[in-house]
Amino acid sequence: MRRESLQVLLWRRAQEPHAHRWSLPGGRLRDDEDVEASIRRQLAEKVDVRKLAHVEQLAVFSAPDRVPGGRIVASAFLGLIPCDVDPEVPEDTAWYPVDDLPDTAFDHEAIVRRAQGRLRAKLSYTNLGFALAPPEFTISALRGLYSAALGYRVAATNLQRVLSRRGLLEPTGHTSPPGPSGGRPAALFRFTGHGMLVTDPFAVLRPPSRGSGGDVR
Amino acid sequence: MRRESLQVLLWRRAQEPHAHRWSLPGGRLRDDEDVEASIRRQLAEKVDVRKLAHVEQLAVFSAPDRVPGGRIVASAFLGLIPCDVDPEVPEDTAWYPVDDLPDTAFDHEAIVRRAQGRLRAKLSYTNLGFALAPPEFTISALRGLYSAALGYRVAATNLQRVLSRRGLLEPTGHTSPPGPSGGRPAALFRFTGHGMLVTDPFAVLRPPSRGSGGDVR
DNA sequence: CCCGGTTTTCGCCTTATAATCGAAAACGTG
DNA sequence: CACGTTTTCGATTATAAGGCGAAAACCGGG
Repeated sequence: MRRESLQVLLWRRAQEPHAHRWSLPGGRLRDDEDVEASIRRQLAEKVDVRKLAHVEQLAVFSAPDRVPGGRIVASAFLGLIPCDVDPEVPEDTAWYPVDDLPDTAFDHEAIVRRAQGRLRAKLSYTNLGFALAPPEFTISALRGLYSAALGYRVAATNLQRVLSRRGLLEPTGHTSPPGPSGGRPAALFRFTGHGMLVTDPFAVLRPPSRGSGGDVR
Repeated sequence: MRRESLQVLLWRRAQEPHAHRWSLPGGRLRDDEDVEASIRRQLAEKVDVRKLAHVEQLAVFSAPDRVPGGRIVASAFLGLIPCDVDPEVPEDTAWYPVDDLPDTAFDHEAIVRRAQGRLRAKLSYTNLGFALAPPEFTISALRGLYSAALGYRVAATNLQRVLSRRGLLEPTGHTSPPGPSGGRPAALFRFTGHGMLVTDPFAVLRPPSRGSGGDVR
């Protein structure tokens, strides 16, 4: 999240194929690392990895002709950085809004689309928001963040209650000073769960409540 | 689904490493195919691929030591076969209940666990059930299928209405003859959507209804 | 120091969807 | 033709999400 829009880190390729075009950070897998260790290592050369709040596998992209002149299979990841950090990036990299990408190398635009879809889906049924939010935030700030990432406006009132009913939100007790034009000072909140991804406290088609237990047929 | 339990096709390895142990079907990726084409080709040697109702990427397993004596990265898939087909399988393969696996080669048990979790999650918020169900089925049969796959009992009444409200279920007009002990004949249903996966008609934190449109901040 | 403007917060109400319960329908059997 | 069985359906309850407006808490300016 930069300047209220969802952005992605791109890197200008130096070598052929697709030299000078924008591509996602990445590189070859070494023999002594798994794919997640590899992407963290690749990323470390571009940006401070300690800023990464969340990393998860996305999908494998393996069309035989996705990279001209050689068979390359890509294992794509989704990685998130909180909106309050502004990492230094090298000269040959830049942030681009996901909705306004430049010409990208290979199938990297498709990968970004897939990542965007995954983020949208998980924002609404997990606590993945913690990976984009700062340690403390106001409900308004969180609303702006969710709105930008989801692509539609969400109501602050509802957002607060949905998240707190699920036990994902917790008031810190502090308040944020009001803006230049006045207004009531906003209470500060944080995500519970210590930065862990709370996967599914959710299930449509739930197990029966008054469980008579026993067999499952 | 075989004999009212969720089962997985395993293949007894002929060669080292891990010779004679049970493993998931698979093999090496060729230069002219993507990973999905590859798994379909590998599977064609074991079972009639036309029986496959659904195939989706699961995850990459890439720990450096997951296969002794050589670096192998696995792209795992989830594939589903309707419960009414009983495919012929070769001598060296067998079906095992996912909850009662034999000793498996490599990390294949972890892969099965991951697949089971994915199936459970998607059953409740997509129409993935069509991939396990026969073309026509009674609500009771569908209930048994869901119960076995989810691991807990679901109510037939509720299942029917949840699925039909989402527009996933459709009566065929036919009825099934009652069982040996009598009872009212059951109406037959089918899934709508022609075997396509209806992904997310679902989103907690929805877009506003009476959209005032406009900006998204 | 009062007053309008601004932003946040909170309670109440409406809507949407899922779960539960029980009665009625439709069948075989003795 | 009564009885047990299984399915089906309507009515009711429970739970969660969305909407709205009033009150709270701050600013700045007359």
